Amino acid sequence: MIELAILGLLREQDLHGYELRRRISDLAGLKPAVSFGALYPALGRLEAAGAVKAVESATETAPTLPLTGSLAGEAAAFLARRRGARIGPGRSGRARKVYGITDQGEQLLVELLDDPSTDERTFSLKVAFCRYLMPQRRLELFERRRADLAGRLAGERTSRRTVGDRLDLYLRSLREHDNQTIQHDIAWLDGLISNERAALSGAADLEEDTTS
Amino acid sequence: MIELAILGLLREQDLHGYELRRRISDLAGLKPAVSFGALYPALGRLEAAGAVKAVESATETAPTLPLTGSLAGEAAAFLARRRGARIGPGRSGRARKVYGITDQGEQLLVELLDDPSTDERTFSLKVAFCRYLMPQRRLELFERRRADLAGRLAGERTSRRTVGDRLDLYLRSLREHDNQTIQHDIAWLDGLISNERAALSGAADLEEDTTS
DNA sequence: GTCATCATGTAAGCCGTTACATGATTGC
DNA sequence: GCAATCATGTAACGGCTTACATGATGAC
Repeated sequence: MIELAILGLLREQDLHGYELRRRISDLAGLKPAVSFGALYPALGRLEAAGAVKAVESATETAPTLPLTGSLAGEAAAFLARRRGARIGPGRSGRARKVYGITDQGEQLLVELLDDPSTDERTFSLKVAFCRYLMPQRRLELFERRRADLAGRLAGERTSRRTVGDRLDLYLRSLREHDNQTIQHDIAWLDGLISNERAALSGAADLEEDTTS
Repeated sequence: MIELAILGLLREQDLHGYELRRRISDLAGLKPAVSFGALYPALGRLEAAGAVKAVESATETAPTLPLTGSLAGEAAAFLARRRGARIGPGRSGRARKVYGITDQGEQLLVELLDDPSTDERTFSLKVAFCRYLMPQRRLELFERRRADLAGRLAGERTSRRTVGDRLDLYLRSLREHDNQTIQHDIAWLDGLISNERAALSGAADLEEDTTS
């Protein structure tokens, strides 16, 4: 899960651990921010597996620097630039360690995105990086999720009906709200799915045009 | 978390582990069902802490039996009744172990419900059992959650605005959907909150009537 | 000179899952 | 007799959090 986030972010841009943490946190409104105790070991594992590697360039990561977001982020980036330039080669003391993704890492990212383990928390992350999937796989991702939610809705209906009326007020409200949320999610997915289908058939048409 | 679910369910009715598992699973549409490897040790801990205790009565748990829900549940309950009566005293081999909640357990349940640790998954459970809270505490539970969600919404707005336009399509769709979901949650909470306030002021009015 | 922030890491512990072991009962 | 379901437990392992250790830098 954390590997997915790391690879997804590094796929776009080289980053060091501290900055990765911030970006992971505001990726999907992740509440309590992933901890360093999880992040650094994960980076270590990925490096050992050859999915990421430390890159030397302080000048490659920082220069154009496309605005990190929060004010704190801006300040940090500014400082990082100044320090990064100075540290470059021949550093002293504790310095930033900038990671970049490797070809193997890109492959692993796609594998993780493709893996059909239906995990509530992971799905958001997969959507966040699904642009790195082939269109067909992306569509399947959405469809799997849709089926999963639809199934939960169906399960809800059959079970518990016998109790029906004499159910606690709060419990009833909770269930109804859950159902609404799931339906909202399904509607959203339906939008994504039809977009994907349109894109796919559009591509097919193009191909047909080219072929014919 | 699992303790909360156990105590909440036992508060209403004596149950054995296997049945507890089923009920926990369809409490809030919990997806992959809590595992035995978590459930039984948790029951053990709670028993050691004096929050629950094994009850002898096969006749107390089973008799009126207010319809468990799923078809499988019904069948199980039917069988349980038959077997339970037979096993009663002088059982042989592996038998059901029915647990009941103690006064200490009820106290612990309220403490767990009151504990203001803002945990996504736990909140649903707390709502499911919030009827066991004092009205004031229940209101506070809802308000804490509301504030939490509102804060997340605000955080989303300030961050990331600088990037604005040049943001991946899927990421943008995801963010928008998340925001809508949060707003939906907030609206739901607002309903619950105003209900609680009405109930509280209604009770105050009554008291005033009695006092004056 | 002290505090906040940036930055990297390690160790202990929590909470859960998966897999395993055991065994009774019922239906085919 | 064999598979499925009910029923209780243990052991190994996984992934993440908390807390700790270290150290540089800049702001007040």
